[in-house]
Amino acid sequence: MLTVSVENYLKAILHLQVEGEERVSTTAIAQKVASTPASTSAMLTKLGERGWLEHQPYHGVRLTKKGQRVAMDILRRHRLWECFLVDHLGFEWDQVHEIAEELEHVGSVELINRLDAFLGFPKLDPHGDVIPGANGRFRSVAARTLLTEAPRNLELVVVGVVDGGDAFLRHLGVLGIQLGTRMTVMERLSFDGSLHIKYPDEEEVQLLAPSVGQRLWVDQSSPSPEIVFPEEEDLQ
Amino acid sequence: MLTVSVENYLKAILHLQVEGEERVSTTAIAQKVASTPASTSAMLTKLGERGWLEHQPYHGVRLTKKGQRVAMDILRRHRLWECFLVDHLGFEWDQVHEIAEELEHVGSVELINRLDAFLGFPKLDPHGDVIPGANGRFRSVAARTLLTEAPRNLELVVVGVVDGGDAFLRHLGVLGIQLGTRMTVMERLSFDGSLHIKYPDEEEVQLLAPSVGQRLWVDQSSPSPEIVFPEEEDLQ
DNA sequence: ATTAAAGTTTAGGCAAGACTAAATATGAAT
DNA sequence: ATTCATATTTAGTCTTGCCTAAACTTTAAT
Ligand SMILES: [Mn+2]
Ligand SMILES: [Mn+2]
Ligand SMILES: [Mn+2]
Ligand SMILES: [Mn+2]
Repeated sequence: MLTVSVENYLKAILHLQVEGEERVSTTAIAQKVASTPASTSAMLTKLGERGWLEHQPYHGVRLTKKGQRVAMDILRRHRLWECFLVDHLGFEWDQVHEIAEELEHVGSVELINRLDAFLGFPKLDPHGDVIPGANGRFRSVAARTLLTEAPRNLELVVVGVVDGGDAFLRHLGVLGIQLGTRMTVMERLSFDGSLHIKYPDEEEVQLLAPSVGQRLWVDQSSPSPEIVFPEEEDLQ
Repeated sequence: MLTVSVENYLKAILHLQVEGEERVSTTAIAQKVASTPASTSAMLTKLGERGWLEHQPYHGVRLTKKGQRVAMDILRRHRLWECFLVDHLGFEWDQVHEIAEELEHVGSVELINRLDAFLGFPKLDPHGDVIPGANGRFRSVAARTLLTEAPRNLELVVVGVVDGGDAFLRHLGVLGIQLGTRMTVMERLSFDGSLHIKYPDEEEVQLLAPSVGQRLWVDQSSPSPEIVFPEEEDLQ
C-alpha cells in the first residue's frame, strides 16, 4: 500500500504536469504539497527509485506511465468523493476539497468503483474537472474555452473553473457565478483585459476582472432555457 | 489532529472495556491492534500523558471520560460508514469492516453528521451494533438476549452478532442466517449446549453449534410476517 | 569569462511508531 | 518463603517523513 504522503506527492506532480511544462521542478512540487524543497528532493529520489517517476537531479521530474496511472487513480477518487459530498450530502463546492483530500486515500478499488456506479458514473466533478475512468484515463472532454478568450456577443455557459481554490470559489459565489451560469461577453477592455459581461435576466452590463475571466471555462450555451448541469451533459 | 494509530488504539481499548473486565491489559490491546506488547506499552504511556487514559504500570489501563468520548466518536464514524457501504453501495456485511477501518479516520465532524442525516440517523449498523449519537453516547438499546439463553418454543428474530469477524459472518451466510432471520429454539442439548432450531418455512429441525448460538443476539419475533430490518425497528 | 542569484541537493536532526531482545515485576504454585 | 511462568516495561534500532542549515549546480547578468 502507498502511504498518504506518497500519494499526495504523485497527485501534485500529475497536476503540475497536466497544467504546465515539460519537467516539473522540485520547488513547484514542494509548494504544492506544502513542504520544503529539501524534503521534496528526498521524496523525489525515493519515488524515482520505486519507478514512479524519472528524476534528473537539478532538472526536475517526469512521471512514468506507472506513476501516471497511480496518480490518475488518486485524482479519480478525489473527484468522485467530491461529487458524493456535493450531490448527496449537500455540501457547497467550496467546502469539499479538504475532506476529499482525506477520503482520496482510502484505497479499496471495489469501494471506488461502487461509488462511481452509485453516483451514476459522473464525468465531471463539482468544479467542472474531468473525472478519470476506472481505466485510469480521462474520458474525452468537451471543447472548452477560457472566458477571456471566448468570442463576443455569444451566450456562453460556465462549465468549469481553473485551479479552483476555496477562496476563488467563494468569490464566484459573491459574484453570483456557478457551474451552469450563462453570460455573454460584450466587450474586452484593452487596458487590463477586463470584460463587460451581460447576464440573461439583468439589464446592466457588469465588469469582470481578468483574474476571474482567466480562470473560468466556458462553452457555447445550449439552446435549452433551463440550466444544464454538467452531470447531464453529453461530452462525447 | 489525532493520528490514525492513536485512534485505532483508543477504539480498541473502548472495545475491550465494553466487552470485558475492569482494567484492560497491555497484551489484549496489543493483540487487538495487531502490534507487539512492547510497542503497545510505549503507546499506552503516551496516551496516558495526553489524558486519554489512566495507566497503572503492570496493571493495565482505563479510558478517561475524555478518552472515552474520543473513542466513541471513532466508533460512530466506523459504524455509520458501514451503514453507507451496505445500504447504498451494495456491499455484503462481511465486506465492509476493513474499508470502514480506513474511512473512520476521516476527521470532519460536519462530514459525519451529514452522513448520519443522509442515512436517516440509523440506530444500528449492518451487524446489529449500536451506533453512538452525535453526543458521543449510545442511544438506548432494545432488550436482546443471546440465542443460547433465549426461551424455548418462542419465535425469535436475529438482531445482532457478537464480535462479528468476517469469517463468522460468512459462516452465518452458509447457514442462511442474517439480521432479521426468524427461528425458534426447540431444545438445548445438555451435552455441549447445541441447539435444535426450527425455521419458519422449513420442516426439519436443524442443529446449531454452541459456538454460533453464543454469538447471536435475538429478540422476540414481531407478529408481522415480513422480515423486519433493524433500521426500521423502534428501539425505544 | 566571471560572478551572483536562484534552485537543488546533502548533511545532520527530530518525532512518531514499529520491532527484537533483555530486564524486571507479578502472581500462582510449590 | 521461594521459585517460576507469564506479563510488562525498558533498551536499543529501524523506517518514514519532516525540518534547518550548509554545500553545490545551473543559469542569467555583467
Ligand atoms: Mn490527500
Ligand atoms: Mn474538484
Ligand atoms: Mn481504523
Ligand atoms: Mn459493524
